[in-house]
Amino acid sequence: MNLNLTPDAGQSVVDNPLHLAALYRTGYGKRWNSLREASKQLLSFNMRASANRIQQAVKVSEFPDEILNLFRQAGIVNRTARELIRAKNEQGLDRLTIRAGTIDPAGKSRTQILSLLCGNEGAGSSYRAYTNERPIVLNERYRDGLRSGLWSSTREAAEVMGVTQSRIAEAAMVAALPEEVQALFPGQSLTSAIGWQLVQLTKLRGSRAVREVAIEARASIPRLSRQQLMNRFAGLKGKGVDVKVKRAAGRLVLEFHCDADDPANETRLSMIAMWLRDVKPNAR
DNA sequence: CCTTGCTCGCACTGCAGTGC
DNA sequence: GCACTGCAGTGCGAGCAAGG
Repeated sequence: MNLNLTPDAGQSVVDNPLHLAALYRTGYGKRWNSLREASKQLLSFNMRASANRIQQAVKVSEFPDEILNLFRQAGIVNRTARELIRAKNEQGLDRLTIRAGTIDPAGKSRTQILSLLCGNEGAGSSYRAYTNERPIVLNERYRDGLRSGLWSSTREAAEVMGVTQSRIAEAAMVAALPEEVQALFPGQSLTSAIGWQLVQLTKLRGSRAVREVAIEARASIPRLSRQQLMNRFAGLKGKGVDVKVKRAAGRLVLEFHCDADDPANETRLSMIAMWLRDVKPNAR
């Protein structure tokens, strides 16, 4: 495994304990000689993985194939690694390996497989699927199904896809954001939460305005952080400024947090308040 | 170095409300 | 009836920190 990774690819590596363990072994003795060193070095590749997390990844990667193969489809995340280590400590690896041989992983989530492997009673009874599917991907699936005639409405799609109708509707709204805005959130970084905030801000400011902000932000060097981007969309450029969109008592609330000691902030906020009073939000 | 309790952000559900 | 919207509640996943 080479270490020439893009930021997005690097993030997917550290999210998978088995990949992370392989990466750690690859660099051991060359780029680092301890878990702490590895953690520091990986950060320079834009991969956040604490020494603690690497250590758990290495441990779980040493589990027998009988156990690891159970998660081939469902995948292993860092929490899974932690729970596997706990189960091993409490019950012993032999017992887990024997139990692994009796489990059919087909169609089961990692949570369900883990519960069965650990011998927890009632596994899956309160199961809830967490697909972590980003809104753009979800919307693509929905559109594909529409085109191929798998379903003809969001209700039918929700039943077949195993998600709620509201998620599909929300994903469609996020996918309808201007291309320039979406392009600022490459890979899997456009989450439901961010997407929802962007949808609200677009309603507030209009798609033309947010498109202009997006084009300007894209040209910005150094690249803006996620929070800085959201601040730009909300109309703020200053440092130490935090902006959030919330729902409260049936209303949308735009929440600003900034340094009260900076007199320029008061002027900025007054101007924004004046501007907002003149804005007529688009009907939903 | 290893393990684990705690905390927080986010993804997701379920359901009620609204409009066409 | 259907699509869409709004929101409270629940649980997952990850980071931090402390103790062994």
